[in-house]
Amino acid sequence: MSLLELVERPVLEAAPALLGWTLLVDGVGGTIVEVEAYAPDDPASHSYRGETPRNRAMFGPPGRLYVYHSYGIHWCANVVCGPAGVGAAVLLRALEPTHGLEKMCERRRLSDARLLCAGPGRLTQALGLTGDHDGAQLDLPPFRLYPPAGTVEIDATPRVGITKASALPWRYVVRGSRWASRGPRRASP
DNA sequence: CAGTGGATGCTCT
DNA sequence: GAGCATCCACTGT
Repeated sequence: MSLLELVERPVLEAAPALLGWTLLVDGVGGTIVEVEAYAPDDPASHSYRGETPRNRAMFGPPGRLYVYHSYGIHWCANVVCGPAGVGAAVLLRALEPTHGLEKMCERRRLSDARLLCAGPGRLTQALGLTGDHDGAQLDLPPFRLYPPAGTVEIDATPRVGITKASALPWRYVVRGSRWASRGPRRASP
């Protein structure tokens, strides 16, 4: 299945299916190991109260990025998913770094690979993603996406850092991954 | 290791 | 003016 076919599916199906894909930005990145789904009629979603200038990309075509500025400091990146036009998206929370480690260490001013992409703010910093990428299409340069090599085992847990609808198990993690961010009910090392 | 609090600025009410 | 899909440094065991 192509990326575009995948993300056109309803977000609760698309989100776990994104695990195991390898995301590169200008050749730098890694394998997606942790995501969160933000669904239609989801009080925790930025789209919950309708379209605004900030969340406009969420209501556009699936397969694009929705990037927003968080806590005045960090960028967070989402993949817009289906059904089209309803404001559904998947927050990218962690990657296993595989390509361009040196570049990512330089951007993060960090040598510990474990923490390069373990968290939504860290991930965007390592990949060089900013508001300039809001609305960008993931099937065009500088992006490259490669499907998983094999079967991916997945754990579903509550989402991190939200106050509304915090019990819904819409955070998906590759089982046993040491590259996921810390968070509720993280799989034991 | 766990828990706490500050940084920092945009978005929407 | 309040709230925020975070990160890091620092504290105390």
